[in-house]
Amino acid sequence: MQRAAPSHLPMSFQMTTSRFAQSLGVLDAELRARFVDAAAQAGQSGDAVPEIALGPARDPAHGDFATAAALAAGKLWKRNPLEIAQRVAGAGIANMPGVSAIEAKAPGFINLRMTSTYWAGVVREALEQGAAYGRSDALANTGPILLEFVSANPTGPLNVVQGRSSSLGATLAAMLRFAGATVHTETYVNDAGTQLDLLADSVYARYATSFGNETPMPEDGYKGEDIVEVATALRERDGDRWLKAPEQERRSAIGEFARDTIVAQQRADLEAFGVTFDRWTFESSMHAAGKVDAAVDWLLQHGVAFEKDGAVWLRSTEFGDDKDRVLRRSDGRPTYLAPDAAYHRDKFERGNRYLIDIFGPDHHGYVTRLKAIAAALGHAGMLEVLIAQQVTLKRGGETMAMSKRAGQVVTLREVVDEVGKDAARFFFINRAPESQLVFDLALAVEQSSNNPVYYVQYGHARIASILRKAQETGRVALLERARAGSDVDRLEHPLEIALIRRLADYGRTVSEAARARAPHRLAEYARDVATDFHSFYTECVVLGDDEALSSARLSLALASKTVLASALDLLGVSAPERM
RNA sequence: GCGCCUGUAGCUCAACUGGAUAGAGCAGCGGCCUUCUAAGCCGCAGGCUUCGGGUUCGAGUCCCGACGGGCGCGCCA
Repeated sequence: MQRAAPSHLPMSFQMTTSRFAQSLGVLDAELRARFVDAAAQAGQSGDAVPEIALGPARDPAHGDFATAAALAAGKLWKRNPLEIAQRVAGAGIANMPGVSAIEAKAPGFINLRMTSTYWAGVVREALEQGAAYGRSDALANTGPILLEFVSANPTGPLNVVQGRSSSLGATLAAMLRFAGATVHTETYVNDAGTQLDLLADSVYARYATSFGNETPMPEDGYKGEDIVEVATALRERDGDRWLKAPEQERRSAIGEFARDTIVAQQRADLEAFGVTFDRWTFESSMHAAGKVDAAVDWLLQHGVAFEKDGAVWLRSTEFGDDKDRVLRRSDGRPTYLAPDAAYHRDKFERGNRYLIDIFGPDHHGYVTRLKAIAAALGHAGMLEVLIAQQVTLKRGGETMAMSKRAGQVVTLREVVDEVGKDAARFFFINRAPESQLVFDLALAVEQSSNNPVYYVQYGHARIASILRKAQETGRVALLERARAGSDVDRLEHPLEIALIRRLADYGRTVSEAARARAPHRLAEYARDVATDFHSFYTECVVLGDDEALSSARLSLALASKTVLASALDLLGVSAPERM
């Protein structure tokens, strides 16, 4: 990864940087002003001007940047969009730094073409900002966001869907931060209630049986191999002391031990996967602090919960649910929903303005209920739930059936062991979250061009290789000039410009993808950068005889390396120096 | 039965929230290594976006209706 801009750069140099960083904003503002004029002309108020949303032109033949704002305005104002576009473009390129041409095109697009100086500035900006290049404050106004994901039961190893959720959550958090948002990540452990008792009893059955004291598993007990391992560890730690202990004491001690053991393993698996959390919250802690009762009482007091048939119900029908939901059973025990109400209330009370939860596909029926909770707590619309859809594993042609019942769940750990962290992270993130995902293990391990992970990493490694070559052949002065971006004005080859256009779009790509909760677009973008670089590399010799041209191309290679490393970092994939 | 997700090239998926000629990767076919990594590049072929209506200057995208796939609908967690 490139270092950030050295601090010894002269002030004027750094100001140049920010001018380029803001140049799109400048263009956006100028276009907006022209639209306001056009609105007045059409008898509309300035408020009726649509988003300009200047973005890269779809086809380079159209120009470098384009906006469809005139089309939107045409609809809004009931005017001919082309005429609006022509009026806006008719003012020419005055007050539009970096623009060489502006043009209106049917049915109402406005296209901008940029000067070569502008593109040179993009490369210089990337070199100066290094790892910070592409960062923005686009999402800085959202207030603190709490992103909860994985939230596994402490009853066994993490499965592949949780792997997908963790890729999604970790990358989304990184992207949101990159786009200026304040984000805290958190995971929740359901370590209370009947579930934990069942876990304790399952471990006890294995434990007792290992002493020759045949004990049947509970009916819905956890039958996985990992439970045997927990039992073995328990035996190693405590010997046979639990065989004769009273049931209550045994249950809580073994439950705690099992939870700690399994959670530690989950945490280790996640760390090996490059995923960490700012905080782990335990359901048991909500109970212990009295927050579960407090939440239910609060809901009762505020009239959004009521008592009926001896139970306490959430008035969820008032918040879009199709039926009311029980919070506290008639026997006094809370349902699953009550601690979740307490937990989400706690999240808000800790100062978070906006909550995002990522669930697995089996919990989407729970979404309405949870949103009802947020609304009942007085935070309507402040909870967003993303569903990480199902993952189907495939090895070559054969689909692997996964049955939770039979204990045949493929774990995240197994997948990571088989294909590696990088491939797993990339494959999980590579699809839209709401799309079901077919994960081909055979493809993911393949160390060949077929594998998109290697394709991107190879781009990075190739650039590193050029740098090594320059170093080894003693071209130190050249490296200096390249790092300073001294010759970037020499860049003009179509493939050079195509690559720069791509790099220029990095910040917008991250912020838009983060806003849309569509991190897969970043994976796609990384592939596009690699593609543009590989094309450039094949066609344009970097280390040639022309010193200035070599320096210019080396600058572009360095800038590309920076962006590739940055994108891979957000994706949780390593950026190797050689392959 | 009700709700959520989904249906796009042979396969796996995009399409930046209604914009320009629907794009990638695999698989298939044909080219490119005496020069910085061929884990690469260039080209060809492949589509009535499941089907039928509607909304409008414009629909893969929005609305209605079929049909197919996945998941969920407890005082379970």
